[in-house]
Amino acid sequence: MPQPKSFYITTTLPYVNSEPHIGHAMEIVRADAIARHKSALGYEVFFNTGTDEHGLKILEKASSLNELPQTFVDRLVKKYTGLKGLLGLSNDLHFVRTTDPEHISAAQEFWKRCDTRGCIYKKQYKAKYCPGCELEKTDSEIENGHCFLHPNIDLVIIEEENYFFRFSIFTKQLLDLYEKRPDFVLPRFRLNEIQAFVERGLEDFSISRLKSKMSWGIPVPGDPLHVMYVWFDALVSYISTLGWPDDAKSFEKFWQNGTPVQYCGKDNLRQQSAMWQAMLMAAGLPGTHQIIVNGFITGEGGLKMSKSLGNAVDPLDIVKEYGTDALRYYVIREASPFEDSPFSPEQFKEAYNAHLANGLGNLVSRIIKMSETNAVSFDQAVFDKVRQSEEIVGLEARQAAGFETYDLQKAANAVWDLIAATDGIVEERQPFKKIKTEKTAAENDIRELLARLRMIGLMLSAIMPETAATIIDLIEKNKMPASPLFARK
RNA sequence: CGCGGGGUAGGGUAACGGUAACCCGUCAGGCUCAUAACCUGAAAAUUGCCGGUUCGAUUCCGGCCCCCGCAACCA
Repeated sequence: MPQPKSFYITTTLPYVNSEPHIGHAMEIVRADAIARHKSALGYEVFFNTGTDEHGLKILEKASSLNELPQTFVDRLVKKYTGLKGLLGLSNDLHFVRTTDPEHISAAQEFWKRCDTRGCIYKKQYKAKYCPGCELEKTDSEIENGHCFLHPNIDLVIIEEENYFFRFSIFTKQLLDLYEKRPDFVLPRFRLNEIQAFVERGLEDFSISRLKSKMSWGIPVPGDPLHVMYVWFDALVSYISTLGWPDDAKSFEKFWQNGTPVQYCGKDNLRQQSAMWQAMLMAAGLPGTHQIIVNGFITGEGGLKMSKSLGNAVDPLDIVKEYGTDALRYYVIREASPFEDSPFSPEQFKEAYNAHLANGLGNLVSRIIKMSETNAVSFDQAVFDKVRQSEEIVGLEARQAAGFETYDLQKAANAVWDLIAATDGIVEERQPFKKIKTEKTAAENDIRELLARLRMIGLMLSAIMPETAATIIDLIEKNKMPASPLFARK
């Protein structure tokens, strides 16, 4: 028997300085759907998510709450581990925290490898410091040589020694990668974007912070005065979760031979498709196979969700009102696979009523009611025949193509096309009426409808696993559900 | 001239060199198995603006306007 093929997929690790919003939920649910689909195809799947827990913002947030950073992140991480149940994620989900001891030692080992290969060096780093804010400012926060908040206070240039990563020497290698692998980043326009960015030339970037100024980070090996810059450590989590460097077998199976896929938001393009790839090159490790870049779910006024704007949507609120699978449905089929998508509670409700209550839920009710009342049960032979029909073969192919290209909307559309066509069959053949005059023909119709319903269940299993299981179970028991699958709201 | 995306019926999206499709909403009809659900049909868009290429442009090219994201610590 051949070894099962392996597959690796990870989300970006959310930064735990605030609570999860629907954008995080979207990314994790999509990765979960892909993971489930690959599993169903027989792959051995490693599905990873986790939390990014170091850095200045967390340190600041914790100290503003008078908490130790570790206490703070231990508290916040529960919001993220809780997503597993809330979003109906696969049981064998791996969850890595960047404060895990295994991750910390992996990040240090990764640093050492980059260092011994000559890709890390120390240099004077000039920072612009605003005495008014008592903070260092980035160029984007500066206008006319002053920070926005204190236009009358002069910035002070402070110098400190930092470690730098030789990003610039990987320009050619990165461009070669983009050239050779046009599907390395999906969608294509994101590949173009990163390619254009790298073509403009790369600058080495700082990968450490003085511990005396920012203590909440992983110690730099061999230098007690510095901790790692949070991105350097966080990206390593994609392989530390596999047990790298100790577990060579797992690394080989899932990273080297598992076509590792990283899901991320559009704001993470550079870190994942350029910085991390260069870091892997520096450490002498194989690169990522593919990076899938989501758009944003935008809030009120088409703006990016953020706490400061107060337009963040908590997935918990949605799940409480509509259920896990309704949320999964929304982020998979209603939100655009690659572009930004607007969100509003009204819109969610509309989509829920139209496609889950009236569409899927109602179809389940009408078919099961007919089969229960007339005691017609599921027939495997009829199912096999239906599944081989041109219509279903075509729909399954469309769904598979959707999954392959990470266009989950397309994958889900195949199911809703089947739902619509099945509603059409009920209307056209009217077995509920025919049963009085042509019993056998009507019974055959109902068997076919049951087969189609089961097919719908099957095609939903990666997208809405709980609902899929319920549908298959209802067919098995041939009994109307006690309450509607998706009650109208 | 920093980079990228977008501007299509009332709202949300799709398509893509050949008379603009889908969902919600609205209106009319049908059906009664079903969650006032389902099916059929209708009204509704000079595809942001200007110019060019073409027999033909929403689609390709150029310019402009507007919105959004990124600009090395927000999925």
